[in-house]
Amino acid sequence: MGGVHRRARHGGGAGEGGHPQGRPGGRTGPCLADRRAGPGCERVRPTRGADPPGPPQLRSRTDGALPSPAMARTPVLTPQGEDFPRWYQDVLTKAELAENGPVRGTMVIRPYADAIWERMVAEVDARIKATGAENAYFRCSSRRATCAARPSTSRVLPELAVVTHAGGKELEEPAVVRPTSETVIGEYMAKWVQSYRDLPLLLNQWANVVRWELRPRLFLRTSEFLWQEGHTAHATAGEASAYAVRILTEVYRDFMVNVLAIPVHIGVKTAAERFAGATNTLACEAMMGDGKALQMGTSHELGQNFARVFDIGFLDSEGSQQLAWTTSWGVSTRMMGGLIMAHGDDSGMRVPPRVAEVQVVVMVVRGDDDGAVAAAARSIVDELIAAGVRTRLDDRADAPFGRRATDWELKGCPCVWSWGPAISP
RNA sequence: CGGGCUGUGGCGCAGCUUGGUUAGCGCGCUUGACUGGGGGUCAAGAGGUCGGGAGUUCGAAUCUCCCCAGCCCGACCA
Repeated sequence: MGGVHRRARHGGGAGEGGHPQGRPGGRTGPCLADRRAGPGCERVRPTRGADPPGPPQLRSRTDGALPSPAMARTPVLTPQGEDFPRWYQDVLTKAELAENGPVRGTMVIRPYADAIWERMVAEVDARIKATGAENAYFRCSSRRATCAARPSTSRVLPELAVVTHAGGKELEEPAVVRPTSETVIGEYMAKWVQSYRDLPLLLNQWANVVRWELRPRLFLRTSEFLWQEGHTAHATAGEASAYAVRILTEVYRDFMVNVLAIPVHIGVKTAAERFAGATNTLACEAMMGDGKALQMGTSHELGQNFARVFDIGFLDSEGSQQLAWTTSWGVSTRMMGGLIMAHGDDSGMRVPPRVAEVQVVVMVVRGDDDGAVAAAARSIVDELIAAGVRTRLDDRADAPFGRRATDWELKGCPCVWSWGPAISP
């Protein structure tokens, strides 16, 4: 019985369990590169011109058939159709992506996943800047009084983390660790916006935020996570609305579709689902491997609600005082969870080439006496790197081939290229 | 905040009902050999205050009480 509990430990929380749904069609291609080709990854086949120098008998595995197609592959992960939440947890662990921290709901992002996250950040950041927004950084704590001033709610929010002690004594006024920064940035917007000439004010910040979620799940809902939050102020409702839509389509959807290779649906949240204080909330929803949708990013029109509370006002060209119209929008490390669940299958994660830290792995299948195979493999690695392909050589001689092949498959490397001495038919 | 349950090497577990030699097993880890075309085989090893405290007892992982932490269901969820 203990086992049952243990197994379920990281399993799906409410609304996230079950719905077994197998994925159609296994990979049956005879070619390793094809078989692990991820989303948006074209088949990589060596051509004549790409043939590395070396003895003529050397052959890429991608050109031949596996010697034993019927070879049984022992499952490494819990199959998705059996228990999707557990499959997810298995992938996180075995692909060395992330693990739980000692404090409830906290997360440690391991290097392989962090490298992917960094590339996601770079892609999103470039798109944000292309809309004219600038990056800034604001403090991570705010005064409780400020937080309480938040529109539309004055109740105690249980997900807030509050700092009560610092400097060796109890604070007179406890500090709230930001769950989002509308209130903090609102104060500065009020100072920085005086004239219609100061608008639009387009700010973005990359930061961590803390929300003491009751049902944490790695990447999808953690107590602390990394994200980007944009905050803008505009002169008119129309401008604000248009900008919120622009962010959602030109930044978020474009990134998700063209970089992450995840189709998204843009939806409008109902009044009940809206961000508190928003007049309209738009979201990118993506379909996961278990047939459920995941909210991958949101963009809010805040009307004049926040401007009213924080007094973000300006003089227009006619000389009369006006209230600004604001927006806020964000995407987070949740996208990593979405990436895993949208593309992953029973063999592991699958990383789109544009965010893959390792795009191609050249595996030396087996050692050879004269070192010709290893030399040829190194040569092709050099060639690929010179061509701008992020390539890694896997020549670990002390690990069995199967172990290494499975490792890379779990990690979802877009292309695995195996090299070894030619074998007679 | 209600209801249920669990804490034993890095991870996952057995042992507890009925107290009794040196607390076991799988995975992982270390070393060596044989291997190597999808988590290979064999051998030898390292690693544990049994969540914490108190109590009962000749003797506690095991029984009793208190505390702590975590998990599941519900509620909640920017």
